[in-house]
Amino acid sequence: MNIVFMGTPDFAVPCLKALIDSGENVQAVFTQPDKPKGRGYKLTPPPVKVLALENNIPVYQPVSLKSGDDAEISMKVLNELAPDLIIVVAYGKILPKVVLDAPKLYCINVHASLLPKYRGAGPIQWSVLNGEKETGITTMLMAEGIDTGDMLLKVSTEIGEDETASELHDRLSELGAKLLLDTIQAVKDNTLTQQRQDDALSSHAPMLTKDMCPIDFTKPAIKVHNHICGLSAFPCATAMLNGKKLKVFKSTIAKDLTSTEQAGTIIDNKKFTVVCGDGKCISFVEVQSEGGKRLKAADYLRGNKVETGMKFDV
RNA sequence: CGCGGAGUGGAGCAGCUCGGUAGCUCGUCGGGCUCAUAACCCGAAGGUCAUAGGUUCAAAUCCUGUCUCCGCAA
Repeated sequence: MNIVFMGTPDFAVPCLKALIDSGENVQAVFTQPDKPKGRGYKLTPPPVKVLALENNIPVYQPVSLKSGDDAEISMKVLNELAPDLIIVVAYGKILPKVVLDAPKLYCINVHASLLPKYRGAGPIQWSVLNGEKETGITTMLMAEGIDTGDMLLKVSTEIGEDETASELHDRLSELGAKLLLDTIQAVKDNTLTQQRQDDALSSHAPMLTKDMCPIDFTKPAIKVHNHICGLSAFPCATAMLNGKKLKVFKSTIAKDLTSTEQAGTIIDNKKFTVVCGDGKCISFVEVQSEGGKRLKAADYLRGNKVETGMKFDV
């Protein structure tokens, strides 16, 4: 089939790769413009662009699809290509109706949640943050609202106890690629069914921001744990120790361990165990100090003097 | 040229301000103790101190260039 792909970050890469590998004719890729990122503001191309160029697929990076020269050029391209499908995976822009109507058949989106829950830009992080036991992928026909279109196929997966958003992200991106191929197969077989979303059950999952980073040790251990997992690896939970910021990437609940020490107190400097608000404890598994590398807790503790009884700021 | 930190045996760090013996916590290997152990004791191996120059009688340490990694900010 003739397909135009729209996507930007790592999450979209497996989907595009699956389309290419399955022999679909990817006519063009739309992705966000290169942005200055990282140290020195190096201009960095989005991951999807890199993959597209490796496969000699034309790449378009309009600043806007709604108005301006870029929008006009984009529409001209879309009308000339006349794709059967437009596939959208984490593109990062809202598509105007003219774009949604451009393909001969459908405009299909791959979304990383079990809709109608967790509509929006941060479904993976929020499902971990809220301690969900299960999440998944939904494919849907795109509508004008944010992630409100009719649902096509779904696949669910369990969230592991200590699984981080970043680990879940990688699993879901692979699952998404598979479900995308299934969805396209259903289009070909003409077996596609559409199901409306029940707006009453919907919830919104906005992008995470940096002001959510500091860990609140006065909360129950399970909340602290979910917070760390949900924010890993970006923007990443942080804790202040001796005036220095420590990023916490992974943690685990210390089962059957309780303490009457004040919240934020380190009660085991071999396992990096910290007391939380409900007296239960969590152990940090992977941390990173300012200017340092990401380390296993044991490696960090070897070189940085952390004594039992020290407290994190709460 | 956005701001800043860092590269030291296999791992994580100290030493650099005030140049002159390579240090700490672990790991590895050998031995000992113990009913036993991730415990304890003794011993050993392992480093051109990122790299290229410069200053000096002498540089991990001071100066300059280069490479790599990281934090902030976007």
